[in-house]
Amino acid sequence: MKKKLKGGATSKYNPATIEPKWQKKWEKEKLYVAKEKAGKKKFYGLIEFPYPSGDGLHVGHIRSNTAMDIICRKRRREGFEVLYPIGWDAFGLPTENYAIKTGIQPSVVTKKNTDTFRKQLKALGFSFDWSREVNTTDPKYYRWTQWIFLQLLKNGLAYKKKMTINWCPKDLIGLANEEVVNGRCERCGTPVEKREKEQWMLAITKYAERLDRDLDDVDYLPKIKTQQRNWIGKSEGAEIDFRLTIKNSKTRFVILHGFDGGATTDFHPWLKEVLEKRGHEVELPELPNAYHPKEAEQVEYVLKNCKLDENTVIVAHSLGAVVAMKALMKLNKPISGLVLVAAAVDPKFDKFYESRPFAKEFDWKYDYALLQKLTGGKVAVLSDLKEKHRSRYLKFLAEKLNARFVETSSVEEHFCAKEEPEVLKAVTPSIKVFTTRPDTLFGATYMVLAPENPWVKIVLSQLENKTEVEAYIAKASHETEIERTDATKEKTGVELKGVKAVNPANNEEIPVWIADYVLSDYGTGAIMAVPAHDERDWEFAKKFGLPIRHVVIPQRIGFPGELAFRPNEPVVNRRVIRAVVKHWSDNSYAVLTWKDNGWKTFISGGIEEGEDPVTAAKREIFEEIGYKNAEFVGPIGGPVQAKFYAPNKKQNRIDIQQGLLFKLKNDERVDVSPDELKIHEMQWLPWESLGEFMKGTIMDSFLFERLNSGNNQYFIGSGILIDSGQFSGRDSESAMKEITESVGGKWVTKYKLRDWVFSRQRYWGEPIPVVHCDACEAKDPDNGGWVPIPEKDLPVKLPVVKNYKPTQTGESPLAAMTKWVNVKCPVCKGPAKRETDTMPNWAGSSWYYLRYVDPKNATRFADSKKLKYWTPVDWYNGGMEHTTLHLLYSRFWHKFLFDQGVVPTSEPYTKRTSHGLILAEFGVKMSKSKGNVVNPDTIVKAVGADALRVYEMFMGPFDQPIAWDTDNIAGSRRFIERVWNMRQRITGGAAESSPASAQTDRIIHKTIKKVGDDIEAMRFNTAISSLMILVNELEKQGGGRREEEVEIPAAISRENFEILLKLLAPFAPHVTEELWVSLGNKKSIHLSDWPAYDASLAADDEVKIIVQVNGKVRGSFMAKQGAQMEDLERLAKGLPEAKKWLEGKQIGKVIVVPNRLVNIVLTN
RNA sequence: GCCGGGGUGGCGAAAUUGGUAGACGCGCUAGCCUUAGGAGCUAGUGGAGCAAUCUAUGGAGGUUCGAGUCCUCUCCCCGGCACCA
Repeated sequence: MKKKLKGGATSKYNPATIEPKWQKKWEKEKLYVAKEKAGKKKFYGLIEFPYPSGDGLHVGHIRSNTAMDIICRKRRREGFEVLYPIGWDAFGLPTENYAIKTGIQPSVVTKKNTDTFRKQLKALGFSFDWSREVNTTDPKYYRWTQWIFLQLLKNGLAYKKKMTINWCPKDLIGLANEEVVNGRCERCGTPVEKREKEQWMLAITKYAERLDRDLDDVDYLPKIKTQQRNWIGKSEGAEIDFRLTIKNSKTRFVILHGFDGGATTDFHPWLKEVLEKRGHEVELPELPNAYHPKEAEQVEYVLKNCKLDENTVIVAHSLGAVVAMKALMKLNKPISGLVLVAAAVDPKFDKFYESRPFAKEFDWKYDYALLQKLTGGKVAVLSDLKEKHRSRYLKFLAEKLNARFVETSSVEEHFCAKEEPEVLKAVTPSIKVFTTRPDTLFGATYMVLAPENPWVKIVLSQLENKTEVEAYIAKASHETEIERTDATKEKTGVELKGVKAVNPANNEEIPVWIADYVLSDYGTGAIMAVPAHDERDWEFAKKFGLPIRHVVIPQRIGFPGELAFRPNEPVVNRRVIRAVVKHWSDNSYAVLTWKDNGWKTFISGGIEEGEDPVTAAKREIFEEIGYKNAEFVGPIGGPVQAKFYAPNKKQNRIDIQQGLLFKLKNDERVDVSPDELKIHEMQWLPWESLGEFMKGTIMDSFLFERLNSGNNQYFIGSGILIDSGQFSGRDSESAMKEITESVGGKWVTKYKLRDWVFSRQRYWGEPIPVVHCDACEAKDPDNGGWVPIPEKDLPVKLPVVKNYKPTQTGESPLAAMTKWVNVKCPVCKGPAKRETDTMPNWAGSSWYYLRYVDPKNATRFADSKKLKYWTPVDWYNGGMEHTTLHLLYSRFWHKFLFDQGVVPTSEPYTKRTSHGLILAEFGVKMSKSKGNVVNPDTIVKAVGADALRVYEMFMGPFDQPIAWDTDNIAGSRRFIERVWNMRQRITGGAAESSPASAQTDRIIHKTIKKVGDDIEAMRFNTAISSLMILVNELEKQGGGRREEEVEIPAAISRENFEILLKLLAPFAPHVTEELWVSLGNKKSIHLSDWPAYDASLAADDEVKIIVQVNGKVRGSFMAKQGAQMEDLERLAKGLPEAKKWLEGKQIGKVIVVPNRLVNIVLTN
């Protein structure tokens, strides 16, 4: 043993020699190389693979890597087979920009940078499995990135589309929505512009629902889930059609009557009158041979005598429908619209018509496609509900013509309904709006379209203020994203004069505006504006003097019953509290308030005698919710009962002092000071008794607010519907779907998430493996002529170019490489051109964790058995900055691969945590330009990797951002040295049994528990502090380290020292290994078992009991764990420090908290 | 504006979830050791006071025997979202 000491730990601690020594040894012995071991439980720990920038490793990398390293080291020693891999996310702009500046090939720069990073990472002793290193820029890697792209393409999830994209004028690159932050380029901060460009897109929106829903099943930090949900932006609502009426439209109606001469024909002149009154031109031709229909003759007549052009709407009734359609096919020129009313029936559809001679005379074959084209989709089929015979046929017709199918109660309605004939409704355009609040439909007093909404262009020519509108559209299109989405700016907009929309709920005509606060790419690009119940609409309406109509009153929020019975809230942990409040005066009204979860809750006092307006109103509400026979309690002049509802499970008392509070005096509201309200008595009531208890009093605060404030504000919440036709009086939330149905709306789900812009016009990225072939496009125009490179020909390698600079036109530098670009089409062998766009750097990082599983596989992207063993990743730690982009993209790809049957799980990561940023001193961001970047190499050189690791873990809570403080590292280094120096005091054998060592045992076991628990919860700072406490304790053992008369300090037991080393090993792997081996251990400490603790030893057997008098600490004494309360009380009273305070005083009560304290309360 | 997370010594931070506020570390003070000290060791270290004691967790108020922790109001900082209908 003595010999070993000499060579090992007796010398001065010198990390510069021991750290590289062990790093080499571990690598040689393949200590951290992971192998699939059937039957052995696995653990896959992952950190985000770094982007090898020219700046070298950042201290922030070390924070995240060390944390996961600690967890992985612990897992290995708990018997898991651990995979902790590392690689390089090496495609990307900084490298390319460097190449542009210097002319050095990006691949060369990348090589140099990764070499630096590798060296730096290795110097820190992370237990990475270096044999699995991957690099996204390696053709052997990106071959499979390209392969995944081809699978996406094959499954219709990749497509090329001309679209406005976010364009960064500085980087000359298209950006995904996710890369635009506050209207600026995420990388360089330049305001982005809009550009039209053909882009490859990935249909991530098809996975929106699953990406949202599956968050339920993964263990991500709540804030990460929230951010993901936020980004996906799921919301449910209704799509509702609002018809437009165009005042000055010069539509000419041609009304073709049926040939049966039935009564409906009488309505036609009426319709003519209605239409003419609206400024339309109407033709009502008398068709010849009405009673002896001859199809050809009728058609000829119509073609000869009626003017049919693109401004014409044909309204055809019964058999006139046949003529109309035949004439139209023959004419073969577009018209403005076609309305078929109760069209006659093809005998095939109904036996009734088989016997009708007229029906047989017609040719029932139509070219439906042609008709659709000629009418531009503006076709309506109107049906009388009573028309039993025809209904099936009419539905068939509507479907064939892709027409609106309108059912009304009678034919009269079609032609001469009170507000507006159905005929007219059918041909006027209708605009879909999306709303999450269809319950407020009756309050929609105007409509707003996004300036880009296609309808604006359609109606533009017919507007009275065309120029003004055009000017506004032009202005809006020139605005940058920042200007446009600045929520604080004043609302602007322009009315479309001459156009009105019809609110389908009440058939009122409402104005139509365009305004840039409505976004064209969300929902339908059009909204119904409900100023009374939406803040933005409110602002807009106030500014432009638009009408405001309240249709929801926040009525039922006010009383506890409503809260108690709100259907969506879990019932657990609710209590009702009864408080008896002293009545402060006669004929006044006690109201208590408190706030919880944003609900203002008011609780009534009693009810006064007589039917004052408030009491009457109260009774009304009370009865409305079903307490018909309820009795009001609360006697005059006596105590008033107030009811409380406590939804917060943590809350054990209700604060009612502050509540208040007003009283009513002569029907006027008078504020009351809290002093007037005295709590008399409070008691708990169980939840079950709520119903019974509720019967007492109920009142509604908002009743007063309504009485007092009037309609002077908007209200966003839900409540009771008013002024909403048949829905008035209903609960707004429950009526939503019914209102939607009543106007023919559809319940839909919308997402903020947009498809992923996957093209980059840059050099340093994965080439998109497709070619464009004109010949193939001619043959099959649907896929745009894009032909995938056959999988066997992958990878499409990135060629070496001379100039890396992107072009101003937005084309990749690859486009200039004609030799590379011009290829043979893999399908037809004709001439074709390669796609010159490359993939964004999110591509390679979306699946790298899968490649780690089988990084060298040349035939598949990973072996399925290996995938089955290792995936999913058990624990993934990374930065918060990647929670919306990288995390979402990789979840999307993973789900897609799961659907393809390639990976075994639908989610890639079981658990996701995040580390806080490391900032420079004074809390600012570390950056080269500020010159405050901390170089890890310098630190390692100065104090060693172990000290750096310990410092980074000790510096503060792992998930919080923290400023770097070089001075503090000294403490970590000192701590390690103290452990090092302890080595000289180790005795050979097990701990001797002495009082001191029994005490030490407890600390040892406590520390084992604490360190283990803290690592799991990522509380590394407190784990280290408990290790420091242990070291302090061991040093003290045997009477302290330094005693005047004793030269050699007292011994520390080897057993305890080894446990310390074992616990410290994940944090400081090198020094612990050195000391461990110096003790004669043959096997690495990192292969040793994780220490177990004895729960009974981890708890104290003796506890300090605090003695308080009147809540002030006066002393303490030691007592056995679990001592009797009476004994504690007796001991406390006998304590001299306490006695002093008790003399001559009367003891009121004594509170004894077992194992903690005794509080003696005096009465005087 | 909305949604999260915070505010505790000179500094980084702990606090078993309502029970001794400031663990652990940095820094600082005094002493020891030393040729030396940007090393090590010992003791001390929230503030006021000689002391007993009082007073302290952004601020104000409250509940409680007892509050950093619960309640009400309010101020500030950080992160996310931001005209998403």
